[in-house]
Amino acid sequence: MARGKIQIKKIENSTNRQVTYSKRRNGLFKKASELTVLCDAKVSIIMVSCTDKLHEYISPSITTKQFFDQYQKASGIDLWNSHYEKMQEVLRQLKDVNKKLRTHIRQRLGDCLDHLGFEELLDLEKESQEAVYVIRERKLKVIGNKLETSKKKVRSAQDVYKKLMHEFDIRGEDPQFGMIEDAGEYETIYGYPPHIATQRILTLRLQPNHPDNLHAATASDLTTYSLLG
Amino acid sequence: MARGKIQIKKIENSTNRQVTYSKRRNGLFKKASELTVLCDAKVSIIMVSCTDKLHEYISPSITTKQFFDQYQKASGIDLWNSHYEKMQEVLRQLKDVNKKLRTHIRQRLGDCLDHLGFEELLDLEKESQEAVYVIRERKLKVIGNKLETSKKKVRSAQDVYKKLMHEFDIRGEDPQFGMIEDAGEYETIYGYPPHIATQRILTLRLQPNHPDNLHAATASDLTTYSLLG
DNA sequence: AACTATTTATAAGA
DNA sequence: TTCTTATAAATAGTT
Repeated sequence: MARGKIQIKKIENSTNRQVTYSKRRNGLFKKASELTVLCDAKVSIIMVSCTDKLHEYISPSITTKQFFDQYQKASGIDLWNSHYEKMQEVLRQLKDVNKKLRTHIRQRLGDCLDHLGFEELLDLEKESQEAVYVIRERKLKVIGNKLETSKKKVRSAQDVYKKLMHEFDIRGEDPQFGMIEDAGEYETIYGYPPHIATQRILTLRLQPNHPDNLHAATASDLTTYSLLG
Repeated sequence: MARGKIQIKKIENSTNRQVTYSKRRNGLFKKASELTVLCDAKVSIIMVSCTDKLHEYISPSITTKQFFDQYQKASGIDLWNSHYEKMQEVLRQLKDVNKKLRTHIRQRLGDCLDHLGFEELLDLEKESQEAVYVIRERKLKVIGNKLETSKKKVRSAQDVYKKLMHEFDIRGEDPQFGMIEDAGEYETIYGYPPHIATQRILTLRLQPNHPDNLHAATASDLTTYSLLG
């Protein structure tokens, strides 16, 4: 536009392009600010150069966010609305599904049965009863497992006890201790019931008895560690 | 900038302002498009006039939405994210609730019981069994209602029958007909079983017997209408 | 970045 | 609104 007309097409020389970009950008921003003042308008210019640098002009008295909101409101143009509406649709559907699920649950709990037909009622009863059976079966299985575990624990505790008794017998052969017929004496001597007192003596030779919820075994462990530690 | 320099301040004459806005807007957009081409840049201009009209220039090869996305990314300024994230949070919560409801239902159906504790299992069994009772009760009530309805229908049909018989007795006193001991003759005469044949004769005096699902009553109605019509 | 010959934009009037 | 046109402003090419 000066010193010769130019064609409006991409400037191939990179430096030239950069310079022109800078000059014209300033020109554009100046025009925008003049327009803002002269016509009491609001202008937002956002530019991204081919080197991905971002420049912005925004009329004073407004933020880009405000501008954006206003733009949306005035234009009704689909900016984030496409996203937004999709989300709202998904939201609506989810709420719907949710409601149905709740109704379903309520019906299974025995509420809101009034609007069910006879056939539906029959099906629901059948399903629910079957569910009860399944649950009961599972419960019995769990009880069975608990029993099995308990048995093992008892057996394991018995084993420990037997070992202890065996050790005790060996000690009993030691003339230093002599044979003790009445376990009650230990209670007096050590201040513990006989079987725990026994453990306190003997666990020095035994490995801790891992991991177990039975009270006796736990007591044994604790005692063991306090002695070994 | 022509025919005299102007001060850059708000144009007070409304018409002038409008005209200048229009002219300069075109100028700005033209400059923007030249910049787009010359420098391979991307430009977005959004303008709002003092009369709240909105105009927009956007470089080809990009949408305003993409522009705002890019702007947001580059500037770190939150344009619509606050909205967006709120919705996503709601969405997440809904999905979560949904999932829990589904699990709930599955457990009530007897699936996925493996991770339930013993106490939970007991509660579930109890609840489910109670639900079955409620459902069964409801079912029985519905059956009861059906029975009651049926009874009424039967009773109503019987009433109709009695009335018919009564009418028949009156007719029987009429010498024109004479007493008929063997109902079988009617069958021969009219081609209908006796009670329906009787109805065909007598419904001329009876109101139609509304509305009823029993077969006899229905047949009666149909017959009535065909005779009356 | 500064200069400046030219082109472009545009204010005012029609 | 659009056209015209005198003039202000912008800017391409140069330094």
